Amino acid sequence: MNLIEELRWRGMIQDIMPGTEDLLSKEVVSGYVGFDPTADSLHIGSLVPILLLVHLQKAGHKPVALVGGATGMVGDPSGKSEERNLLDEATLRHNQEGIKKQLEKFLDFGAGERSAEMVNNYDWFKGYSFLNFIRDVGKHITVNYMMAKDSVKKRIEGDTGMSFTEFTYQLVQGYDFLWLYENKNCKLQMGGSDQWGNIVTGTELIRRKAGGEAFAFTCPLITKADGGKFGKTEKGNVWLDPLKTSSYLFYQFWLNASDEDAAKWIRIFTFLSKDEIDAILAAHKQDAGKRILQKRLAEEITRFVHGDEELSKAIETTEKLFANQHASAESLSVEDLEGMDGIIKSDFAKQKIETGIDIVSFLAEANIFSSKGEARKTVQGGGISINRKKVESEKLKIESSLLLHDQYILVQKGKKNYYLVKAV
RNA sequence: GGGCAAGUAGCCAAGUGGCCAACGGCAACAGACUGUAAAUCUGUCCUCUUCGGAGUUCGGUGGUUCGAAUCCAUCCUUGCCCA
Repeated sequence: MNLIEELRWRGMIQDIMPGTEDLLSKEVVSGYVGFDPTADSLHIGSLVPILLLVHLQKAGHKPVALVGGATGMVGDPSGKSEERNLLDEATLRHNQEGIKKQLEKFLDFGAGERSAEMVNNYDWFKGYSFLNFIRDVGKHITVNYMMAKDSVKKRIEGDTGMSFTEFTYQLVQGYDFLWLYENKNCKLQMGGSDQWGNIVTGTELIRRKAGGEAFAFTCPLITKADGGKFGKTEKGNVWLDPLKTSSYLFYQFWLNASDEDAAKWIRIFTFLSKDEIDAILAAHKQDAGKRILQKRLAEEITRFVHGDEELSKAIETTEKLFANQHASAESLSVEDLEGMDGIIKSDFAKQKIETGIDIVSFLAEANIFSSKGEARKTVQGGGISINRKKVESEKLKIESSLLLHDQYILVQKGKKNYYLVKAV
């Protein structure tokens, strides 16, 4: 199975330029994806472009990761209804470094002619004067052409308008492709389907200015069946950086996928073969309650992103917390409690517990809630459990008798959010 | 520079002198049901609260009024039209 066929059955191809498949079968191709340096870590939304590069390299080609230091300063209007905030140079630099470190984990940078490479478009834009740019590049693309792009059309027809800066974005990105084509012999660009317009401007520029031919394909944007945003949880973005999103929470994110989403995602986010996936789907259908599908999905991706060790910790914690939901909290050993990686831990003055403190103040002071009012509302709504027992009354007092092993209190907010409070 | 329209909570959006912390929808969080699913139903959803309330909001600023998101002035931002 060639690369395109492979990506196709995985559901990773949205648009593709004619001839792309031919090119890939003829020679070793350099292909690139752009990453936006809007934060110092990538999040799981960027996982798809990363995977495109990984697949490309596996298929014997050369992946190029472009960090958009220059484009990040402009702001892509694609898919956005409003003008984006601009980032300053120092922030961008900082973010680029973080992103670079992460990409290094997924791509092979020492594979001879197929070695991955990382470039930053700031490097070729910083010395490029505005006049030279509009002369050399702007000449080749008409405004009519640029205005026909969906991302531009939407904004022009909408009622927020669009600044010249944003309008220029597609040219700037298009030039990236041209530069890579001319300097790195890069003939392929990949990306999310929202990038299609920008990508095509690039191939057009290559055709008109360099008289060359370049190719591209895009991957559908990842969605959730219920229409929610992919990659968001109550705690915000799911990051690839374990300091921002612990491996436990990362694992949990995938484990919580709905059946429908998980079936789609396992093809996209894992490297399992078609046969393996079919078998998993069949097994899952037989007994959906076992969540075979979600478990495998979470396992594969967590391993890919965080490694085996972090994965087993995440699974271990998950099992302790969820496998035996009705087991009493007392059955957890000190090691179990202390060893649970990823749940939020905090310290609390033991003396206050010995005196006895009401549940609402306790939750607020242990920083599980930011205010007493919020804590009270959740308790009233039945959303809090202490040591696995639902708190029935907001009058409950937290006192020594509730301490596990004489020093811990296990707090649950809802079913899935665990906190371990240690009395010191 | 001139004319017209608009700016309301995370988003969309109602409200055009008191009954407004502001209808409704989405998103989010929690509960029931379940499989740590989906769908459905319920509650919460500006901030704090001793749950009685208290405080700060409707682009900014100043004003009219007993009382303003609502009226007036001015400024800012955006869109459309004209120059």
